[in-house]
Amino acid sequence: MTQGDGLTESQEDYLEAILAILEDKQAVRAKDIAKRLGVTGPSVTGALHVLSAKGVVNYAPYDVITLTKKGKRAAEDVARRHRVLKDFLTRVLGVSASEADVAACRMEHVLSPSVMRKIVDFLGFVDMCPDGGNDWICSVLRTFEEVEDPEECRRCIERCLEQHRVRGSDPDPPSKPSR
Amino acid sequence: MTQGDGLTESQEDYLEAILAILEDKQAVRAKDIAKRLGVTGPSVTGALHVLSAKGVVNYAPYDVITLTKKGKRAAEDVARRHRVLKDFLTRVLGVSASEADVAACRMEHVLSPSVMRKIVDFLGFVDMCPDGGNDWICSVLRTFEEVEDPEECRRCIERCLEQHRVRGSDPDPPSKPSR
DNA sequence: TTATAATGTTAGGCACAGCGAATAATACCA
DNA sequence: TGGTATTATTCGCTGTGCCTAACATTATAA
Repeated sequence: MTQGDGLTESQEDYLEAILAILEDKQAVRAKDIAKRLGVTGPSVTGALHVLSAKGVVNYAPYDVITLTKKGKRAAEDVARRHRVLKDFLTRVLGVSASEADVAACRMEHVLSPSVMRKIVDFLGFVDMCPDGGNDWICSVLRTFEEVEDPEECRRCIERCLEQHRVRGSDPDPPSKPSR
Repeated sequence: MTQGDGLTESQEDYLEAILAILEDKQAVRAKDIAKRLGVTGPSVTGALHVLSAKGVVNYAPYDVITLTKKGKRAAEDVARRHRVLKDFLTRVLGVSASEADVAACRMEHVLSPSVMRKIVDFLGFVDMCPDGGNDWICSVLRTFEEVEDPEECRRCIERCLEQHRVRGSDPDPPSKPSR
């Protein structure tokens, strides 16, 4: 058996790339995909054949490249995971944006839905913090390098806790940050 | 070029398995490796050939399997990453032990040293919390499911902050939890 | 409109990582 | 010691995913 339905990591990357390209150009050229993924033309053609066979990409030689409905859903899911992970890496762990992108790109393929959900939950908590969008717990990690104002940090968490307590009985499941 | 020096993900898995087996049996049999990794015998033999060529495993047909000094170092590094990630997943994100193991096994191959360091730092912070070993911020995530005692949670973080403030100027780099 | 540049595809090949079947070596027991 | 069971290896094959070189198509500009 070859691997019936699911997409391989590489295939998810192709879908993600196609979606991303669609987001700022109207058409997708094989060349763009190749550039974005750092592969050569033939690799793209090969992947498109497979993706087409899997029903996620509309493809015919020399024709325009589009995502099927199913493909769009899959691509958006990958992109969502990528965003969440990048968010988590930068905002919670204090990883730089560029490094977070690289890491998210790798992690997005290996984390189970349930672990992803935990991360989303965690971000939901962080978002309750008034300043969560920028710096959570004064970027906890930097603490270990140079703390400028631990006192402010402390106040920040206290505000956070206040919120937490207020919303404690909120029946809503963790809502995705709007971003 | 084939991939001169570094180890592939699969190869890291083999080293990790060998190390783990060595930790509770004195000898390593190909069969054990196969079982642990869920592969067949021939796959193990093949991998051992490659690992031997890379100078991380001492191997000759039908002979005992051991790690070279270099191989031991590499294996221990993988194992360390695994432990850190599992720790992080369970203690910070509240992932179950078994799921954390699976996820750590995948993540351990894809995170850069610098991201790993951020995670270690984060755990260092968590460890400052008196009850960090068990439940960090009352397992923040469960918060969203059922909070039993938000007030205790609040006190817990406050104690944590106190510690944080006290040690704020501590020059030590984050020390690994003893575990 | 036709030559040339840009783009895309096919063909053939390589490395990795696994598999099953057949075979070889070792271990153990009668 | 000889025979059987266990364990390990080799052989040949598969699938994925990439590559280069050669070729085909489409687009552009003279």
